[in-house]
This record gives sequence, C-alpha cells and structure tokens, in this order.
Amino acid sequence: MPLFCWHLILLYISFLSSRIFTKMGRPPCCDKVGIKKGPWTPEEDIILVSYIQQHGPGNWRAVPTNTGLMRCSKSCRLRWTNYLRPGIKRGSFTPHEQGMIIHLQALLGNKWAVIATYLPHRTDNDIKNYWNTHLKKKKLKKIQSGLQPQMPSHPTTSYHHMASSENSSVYASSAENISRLLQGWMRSSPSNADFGKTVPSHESQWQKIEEGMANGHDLERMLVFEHQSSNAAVACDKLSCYSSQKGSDSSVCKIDNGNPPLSFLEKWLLDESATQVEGAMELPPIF
DNA sequence: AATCGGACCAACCGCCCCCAT
DNA sequence: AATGGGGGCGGTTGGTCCGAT
Repeated sequence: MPLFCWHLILLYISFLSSRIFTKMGRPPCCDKVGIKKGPWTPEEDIILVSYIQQHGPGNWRAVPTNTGLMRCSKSCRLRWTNYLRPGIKRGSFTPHEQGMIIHLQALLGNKWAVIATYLPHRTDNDIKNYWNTHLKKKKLKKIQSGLQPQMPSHPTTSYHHMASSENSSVYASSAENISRLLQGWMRSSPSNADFGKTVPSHESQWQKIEEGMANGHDLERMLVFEHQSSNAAVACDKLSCYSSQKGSDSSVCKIDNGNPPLSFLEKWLLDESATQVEGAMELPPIF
C-alpha cells in the first residue's frame, strides 16, 4: 500500500477522533496515558511542595512537566489546596465549626467553597465531607421523623456531648510535617504576609463596599474574593463593617493569629435568632 | 478468627466560569 | 464578539478502617 494511503487513513482517523471528542464534550485536562492516579506518596508530596516553595502556587498546567510528576495538573492543585497547603486545620470539627457549617449551609446551600471562606483553616472538601458524613444524616433523620428541620436551640450546647465523645487528637501525617516545613516560606511569601496585617478603617472599607455594590458586585462575591486573596481578615472586617453600617452589632472583627477572626460571625451564626439572619443582615440574594 | 457493613475521607470526574487571545 | 483553555467547584467514587456479629 502506498505511503500516502496510510497518511490518508491516519488523517481520517484523526478527523474521526476529533469528531468523537466534539460529541463527547471537552477532552480531558491532560493526557490520561501514563498519568498516575490514586493516593499520593510522601515522595510526590515533597516534590510538589518543594516546587511550590520555589515558584508559588498557580500555573498548575506546568507543574507536572516541570516537576516530572506523573500526575494530572488538577490532581496537583487538589493535593495542594486540600492537603499540603500550609495553615490547614485537620482533625475533628469543633462545636462552633459545626454550628457555622449548619447555619451557612442553610443560608447558602451546598456552596462549599463559599462556606469554606468563613472557616479559614478548613478546606471546602473537608467541609463537604463533614456535611455528607455527619450533618446531612442528622438533617435527614429529623425530616424523616416528621420534625421541622430547625436548628438546635444553641449549637454550642447541643453538640457538646457529641464533640466531647469524638477523638480530638490532632491529625498527624507526613503531609502535616511537610506543611510545617513551609512555615518559613509562609512568613516570607508576600501573598501570605497579608495574613494578620493591619486592617483598614471601617470608613474606607465601607466606601469600598458601597463602590463595589454600586458597580453591581454583591457582598458575598466581594467577601469571597477577599478570602480567596488570602485575606480572610479583610473580608471578615468588611462583613463586620457592612453589618455595623446596617445598624446591627458594631463589634470589631479582631485579627489575631491565635484566634479565628470571626467574632462577628460567631455572634450572628450562633445566635439563637440566627434563623432570621437573612432579614436582619439584609444580605443580598445568593444565586 | 472471619466476615460483613457502615463510616470516613482522599481523590477523581465532569461541568462551568472567567480570562486571554 | 467569539473561542479555547485553565482553573474552580460540587458531586461522586473507591479504598481503608473499625466495630458488630
């Protein structure tokens, strides 16, 4: 068979495969051939962490090629954001965190990424897993037992016995050890240096919020943006500011590395009347 | 001791959004 | 303005652990 016939056949095959891909939707983010799947090894973690130490997170597409990791770029990003990233709190959820998840889920639905922004040391995956395994069942049980799916009168007390019975030992893993290695990097990194910096005045914050909302941005989106910019403190302050301008509690969101900067949220999330929080806060509708 | 079933959670999959071109 | 690609997100899966039988 002449060589050009083979070329024609190959061209036709590539044409067909492109048609198939078009029908099936977008091709996968990376070539499946030779891509390793499954649990990450400590060696892979070290390679990924040391690469990110040098280059910073981002441009995930380049990570596998530059590191030689036989992993999909998405897998690298996921491993970093959910596991290796410094500052991730692991182990059992505190009653306060449980209360926040319950209330925020009721308010926002399954917007785990948004909910995670209010729990700065927890990942969306962790929160999602926790909801699916612990909290969802309770909700279903309540519904099935014919009771109104209302919040406990006070989450702090309601979940006390459950939390105390849980093992509160701190999660210790190779990943955490790797994360500890990054402490030095955290301190020197400009993006992380924002964590704990002085927060602008309420007046200027309010001005920014007003400007943003005038430009068609809703408060939630702005807050999420702040959180995603590694600046949970500023976002929290904005929410606090927003609330105080709206006439509710004017408590200041204190920035303290030792304690979560959530004094205002704690108050309204754990407040007994938090079920009416939507009206009280006049939060914009979330779609 | 073996088996089974539920709980837990890390990781994958596929869709969607946003931004660069 | 249209389009393609990268990254983010939510849903789901599959492996492991552990207690009950």
